[in-house]
Amino acid sequence: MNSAIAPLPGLPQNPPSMASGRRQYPFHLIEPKWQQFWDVQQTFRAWNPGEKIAGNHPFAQRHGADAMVHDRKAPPKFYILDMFPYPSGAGLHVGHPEGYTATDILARYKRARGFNVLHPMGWDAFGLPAEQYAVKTGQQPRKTTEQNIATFKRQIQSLGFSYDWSRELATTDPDYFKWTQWIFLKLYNSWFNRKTNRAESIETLEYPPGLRLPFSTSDKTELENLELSRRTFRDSKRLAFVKEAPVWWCEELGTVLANEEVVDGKSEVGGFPVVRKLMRQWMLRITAYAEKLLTDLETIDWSDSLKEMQRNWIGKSEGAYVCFGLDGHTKPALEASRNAAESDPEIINLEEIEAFIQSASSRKTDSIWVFTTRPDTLFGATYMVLAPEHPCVDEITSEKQRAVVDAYKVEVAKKSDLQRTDLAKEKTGVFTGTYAINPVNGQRIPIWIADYVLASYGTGAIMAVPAHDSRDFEFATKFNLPIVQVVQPLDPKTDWRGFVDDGTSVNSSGPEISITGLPTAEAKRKITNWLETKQLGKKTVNYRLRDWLFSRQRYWGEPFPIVWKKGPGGQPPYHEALPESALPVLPPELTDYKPTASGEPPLARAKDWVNLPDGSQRETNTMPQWAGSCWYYLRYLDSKNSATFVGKEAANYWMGVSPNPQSAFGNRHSATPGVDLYVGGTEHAVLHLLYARFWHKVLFDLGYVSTPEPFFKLVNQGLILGEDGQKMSKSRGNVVNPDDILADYGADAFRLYEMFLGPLQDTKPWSTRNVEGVYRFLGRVWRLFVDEKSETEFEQAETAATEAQRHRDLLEMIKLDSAIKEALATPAQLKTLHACIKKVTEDLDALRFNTAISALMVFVNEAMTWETKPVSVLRDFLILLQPFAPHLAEELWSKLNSSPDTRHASLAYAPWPRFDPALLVESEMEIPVQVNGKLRDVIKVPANADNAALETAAKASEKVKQFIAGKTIKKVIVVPKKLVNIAVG
RNA sequence: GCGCGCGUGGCGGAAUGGCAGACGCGCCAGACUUAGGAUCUGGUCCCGCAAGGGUUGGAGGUUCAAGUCCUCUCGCGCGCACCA
Repeated sequence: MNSAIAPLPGLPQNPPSMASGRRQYPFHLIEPKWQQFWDVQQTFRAWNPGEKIAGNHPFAQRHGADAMVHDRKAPPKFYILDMFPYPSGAGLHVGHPEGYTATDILARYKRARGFNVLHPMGWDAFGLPAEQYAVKTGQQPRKTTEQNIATFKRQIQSLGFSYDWSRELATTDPDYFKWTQWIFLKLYNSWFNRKTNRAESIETLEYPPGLRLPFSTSDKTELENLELSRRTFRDSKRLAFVKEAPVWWCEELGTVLANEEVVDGKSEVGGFPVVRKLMRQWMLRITAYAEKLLTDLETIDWSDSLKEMQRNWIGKSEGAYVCFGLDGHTKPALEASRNAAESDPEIINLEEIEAFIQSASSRKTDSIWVFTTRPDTLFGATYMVLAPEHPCVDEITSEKQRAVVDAYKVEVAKKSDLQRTDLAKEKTGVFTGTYAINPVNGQRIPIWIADYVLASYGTGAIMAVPAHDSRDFEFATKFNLPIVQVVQPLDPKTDWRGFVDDGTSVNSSGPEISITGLPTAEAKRKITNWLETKQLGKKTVNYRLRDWLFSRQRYWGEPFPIVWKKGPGGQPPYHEALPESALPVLPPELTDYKPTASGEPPLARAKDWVNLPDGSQRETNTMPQWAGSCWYYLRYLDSKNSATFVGKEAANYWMGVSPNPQSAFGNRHSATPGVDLYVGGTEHAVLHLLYARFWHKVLFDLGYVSTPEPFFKLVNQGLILGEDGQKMSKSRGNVVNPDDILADYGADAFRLYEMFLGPLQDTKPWSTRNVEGVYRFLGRVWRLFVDEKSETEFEQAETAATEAQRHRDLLEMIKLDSAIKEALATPAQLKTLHACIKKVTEDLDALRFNTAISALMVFVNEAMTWETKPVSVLRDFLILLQPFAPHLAEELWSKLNSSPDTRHASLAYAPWPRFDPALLVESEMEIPVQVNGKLRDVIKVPANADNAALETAAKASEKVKQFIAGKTIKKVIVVPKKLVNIAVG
């Protein structure tokens, strides 16, 4: 299936195995044997609350068959999750198993530590490639997807991961996306109540006075109009809503894309150009959760850089809206403020301002609103700039300037977004011919338009303060606009021109308000208060985050559970949710997966499917790929539940219950709230991870889940580069195929190598040669346990054996090394073992897999020299080895357990050995001695030597004496049991 | 430009402020071998015969003691980027 590194014709292929000489150990028999064993025995099944466990299951043998029936006895849970893969046609990549191996090691470790471990796997299977393949070949996307899943599953299973496959899911299964659609209905039927600060059922929405029931009229047309207004109002408040808005359209992909899917003016997938287009689309109101998404980052254990990426994406900035009256309009007024008295001033007024700003195009302009984070610099505003697309531009442009302005607008419209945001380019812009009045000092300032002001942020207009904003400074310098200092830097030597930091306000006194002399923070406060009193401004918070564009013009995605009804009396069609009983809404069968000739989504081709008997029509857009991945971690908890998306009991057990539902902190000291460990790539920082948090918070508000955050601890694995240090790609020809590594070295070596490469989070280059290092280590482990002669006989027998005979019977020929005995371990052996237990345990707790493996190597190097190998020591070692190299560990474990009933018991649930510090204590210790910080000697002293004894012994050292002879000892530092440093002068 | 992270042998990488270079790769020598690209043993930062000296991108600083902490600087990676 994987054609990534297919050999060129005419070149010799690598031999299928043993590429580098004799096989270190028979992994080719051991690995399939144990993979089959785990599968048949369901060794890694995770148990839900209330489940009775088969008595012969190793979990029952450790924790009791009724452990999950009685809550009190239930072992602590540990939910360890991988970002599930998109099963592409290219098959598994060496990057996938990096994270999967890390989580598998942790899962096995936690099982040994007595946790009830949930470690599931599934498929994020909707997506473009299968659909594009369908367009080309006509093969159904479902079929392509199933084939790809089969390949991925085979590859993943060949690595011996301890997934609970009974919980496997695919986002493309109707049993799964039924619930994706169901969650969409919840979003559709909810609104965000700013007063309670959470999502609520749409039923709690209060209508404006004129739209409340019952209606007082009985006139049909009037009733229809009232109904329409009521519906329009309600629909505008839903968390899932339809909006005509400028969206990113990608011609190449034939669909619209979310902001998060557009990078540098190109589609994230494929790198195709995107253009702005006005279209009617489904949106999800993620902006309502901007503040929670931001502040709740504090409650979760993610890397700073990842949190920073989310913070940047949410882009909160605090400031104020300020109203600038146009010259000639004597009293610039906030029309909306007329209603202010009867509204909640904190909330409604701001909404009205926003509505007012948005409706700017539909009324006579008398004022322009700007957003600024620096209201304290208002006295330095010497001109204004509107985005060329600002709705007021045409109206305010003077006749004299109209030609210039129109020409500029045309010029800007021709530029691609990439060109527009190119920082290197020089600022451009033109004067509109109109002036505004600065509300603080009555000054007449020119209004310009320029493309350095973005229509999509704030109000699409700015007050320009060239003295204290680098962009305005650049612009003002180019166009000779006045630059007035209003902030004095704290350090008088600093030039105030272009000074953008906090300082002290100067030259900031007007007829009604003065902030001169105030430090920046105070100045902001004072002037904002004044603006609010005068109804010329409003303190506000702005977010860069936009609502989530949620519809795609695709075939291979979840259809919306929505129909469009004909509006009464010539009114436009309106949307309505399908009942839950209509779920899942299956996509129609098609033979042609292209969009229709009129540019409608492919689903529109299925006329029988679209047109319903009552004359209404189905929505033909589909959901984006991110929909399915927004909640899959919840479905794993209860993947077979047909009554609900996840059972309450299962959700509460696996996700944990917050005692204080508003704060994850309250839960810190009990169970971890949410997924205990989530591992995946950093490419999902602002897509999947933001969307999933959003959905989770909605589900939390609506009472369906018990924690406010889904993923408590998250770790990003680093990228694995090609051997040449470049990112792996087909075009470079440096892609490593896991199947090849597996064939040559086996799964255990592959797992070990991926972890030995370096710290999990780091970017690191692949090196097939280094795989041999860990492979040899596993060979040494093998030889530590097995009798050489029996192995030689085994190899001869294997060569002679038929394919059918090459099974576990042959492995039975291999005998234990005769040095392995039921003997008492010596103190030195115990010390070696316990140093290893300590290091491996600590390293696993800190996800330091590479150094844990080196500790295992140190143990083996030492143990190879032992004349007698005590079984007890080797058993503990195998438990330590098991998470890393499970197949080999199981095989050797079964050889150690010679009695017939323990012979075939898995060691997956064998209790992790306890580290005993007493066993590390020696009778003597080696203490480095420094003179002036330089190492001069290492002395041997009794283990119980106190500081005074250390000092005496250090001074007695011949080597040390040479360096202190004839000098004055100024100071002696003794670090207890560690080091002596003698300072001499 | 802003933010975050990182600079250690030939290479991947180890080092709670306390013996720099664990472990592995590679390389060198030896053993066993018909042979080995298998395995085992020893060696392997630099200068020096040695004693000793030097060494964690560079320059300062704090400390009895700095790869580790602080300041500046250079280089690399990632993220954001005209966000008012």
